Amino acid sequence: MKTQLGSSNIHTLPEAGRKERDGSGCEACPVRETSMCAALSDTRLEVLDAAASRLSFEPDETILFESDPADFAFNLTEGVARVSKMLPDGRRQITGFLHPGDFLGLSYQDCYAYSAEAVTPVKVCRFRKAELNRIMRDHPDLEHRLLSMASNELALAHDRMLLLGRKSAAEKVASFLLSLPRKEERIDEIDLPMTRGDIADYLGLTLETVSRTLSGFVRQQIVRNATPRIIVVLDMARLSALAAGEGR
Amino acid sequence: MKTQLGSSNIHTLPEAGRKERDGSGCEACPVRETSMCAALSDTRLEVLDAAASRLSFEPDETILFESDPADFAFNLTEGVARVSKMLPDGRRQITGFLHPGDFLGLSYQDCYAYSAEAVTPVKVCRFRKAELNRIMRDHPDLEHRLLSMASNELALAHDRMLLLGRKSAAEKVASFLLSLPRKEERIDEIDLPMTRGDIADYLGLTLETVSRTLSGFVRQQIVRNATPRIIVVLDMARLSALAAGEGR
DNA sequence: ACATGGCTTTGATGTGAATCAAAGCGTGTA
DNA sequence: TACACGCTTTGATTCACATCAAAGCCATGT
Repeated sequence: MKTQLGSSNIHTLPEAGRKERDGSGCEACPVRETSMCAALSDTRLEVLDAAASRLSFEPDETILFESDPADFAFNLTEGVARVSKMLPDGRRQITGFLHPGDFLGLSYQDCYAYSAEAVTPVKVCRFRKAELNRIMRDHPDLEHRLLSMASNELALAHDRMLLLGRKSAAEKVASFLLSLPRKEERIDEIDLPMTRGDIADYLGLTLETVSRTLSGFVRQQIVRNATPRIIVVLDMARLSALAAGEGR
Repeated sequence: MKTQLGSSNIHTLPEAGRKERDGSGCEACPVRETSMCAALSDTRLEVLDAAASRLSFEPDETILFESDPADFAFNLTEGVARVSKMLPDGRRQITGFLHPGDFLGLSYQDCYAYSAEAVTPVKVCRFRKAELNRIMRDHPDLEHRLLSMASNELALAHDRMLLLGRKSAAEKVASFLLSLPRKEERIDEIDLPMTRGDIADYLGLTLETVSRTLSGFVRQQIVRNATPRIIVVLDMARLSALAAGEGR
């Protein structure tokens, strides 16, 4: 809302995200099996490996900026990022939170149609689009993988439209909580690395409504607040029903 | 809302859309240059041609139904269709209106995640997914084309999220009017083949609000009503500003 | 220990759009 | 010509969520 124009370009210059050369190839990559890279065998992966720059971003740093030339695509390997679009008067819609393995920057337009910023410390693999396209031509498996990832994203986007257009505040918050990745060991613990304001801009609400709705869930014993950032689910059935729109 | 479960299956059986065999191959297809088919040369197109069934649907007939097995993909060649998702209690979100050249049914899931119905009389090319996948393997250009179409759709989906989450009723209706295809000869005439209820379910509003908002535009001389179905734009600048969120 | 600043929670009030209700308006049909 | 049915428009009222405002609650640094 303030960093919109002034500081946009510096963030997308190569210097912004600090480069890392610490032996971080694809072998030990945490998203080797879940990102687009899963389409390629170890030997073929070397081509991608050679094309990738590894970058890091601190919280709130801009990874890419709406209306900047769309020269790069990214693969998120660590951390959480938010993708957002703005209206001229500053209203913001977060169109997605990215987690490790997610792809960013697909699009055949000249300029990015959205911005992306780090929520937590983030690491990415960055590719020049031109190069990525060349690699795809040689490796149709990769293109196939990206198409299937894109079609999954499209399905999620449709779910999000249903949420934004037709769900109540409580249903939105419940859906959001359940959409976040959880650790298998602690399947009832939900980590909210983003602020209430971020959540609000994702759900088409205000931060006060998000906070009040969460307080309501606590009062109804649906969840418990370990800290403002960690939510523990107490009544998964009720939460799921709410998310599905079977609440009231 | 009523036809939801009962009549779902019959609509997706081959009989539902009447088959047409009237010499309608790809040569004279109105969307030859705009749909996914544009990726293939005339000679290579024969493979697609052979794999396609041509079907017709009357207004309100179901083209495909949420939760039915996703065996087919479609290419819309004529008419307008709506794609929608429902909540268990009947609330509906229309996630898109399809126009000639649009592709329907991309997705690597077992079941459709949404329904699609004809708004006007519709013609489609229907493909078995398995067959389409085989053709894509032989013709990477086709897969590339689909990826680029999917990424465009994804960009539109993000715009729609901004609209649903952050725009006012007036801004939503203005955006909607300008998103509809117009004829070059009559660039200020907008055809609304769908009902106010459909528009409302697309914009996350009620039909009364849509109607009132349009009446407001008429009162402000932004548009004129030729018929309830045909809207004439009188002040394009004002309408565009509203759509962009520079309204008030 | 104590300020500082950012985030979150809670409270009081306001409002845009939803809901409830009733006319208009056209088109097709008897 | 008249009736009926489906869609649209308009009006009165309500309500869910936004807005405005003020504490609370940690962290962090001094």
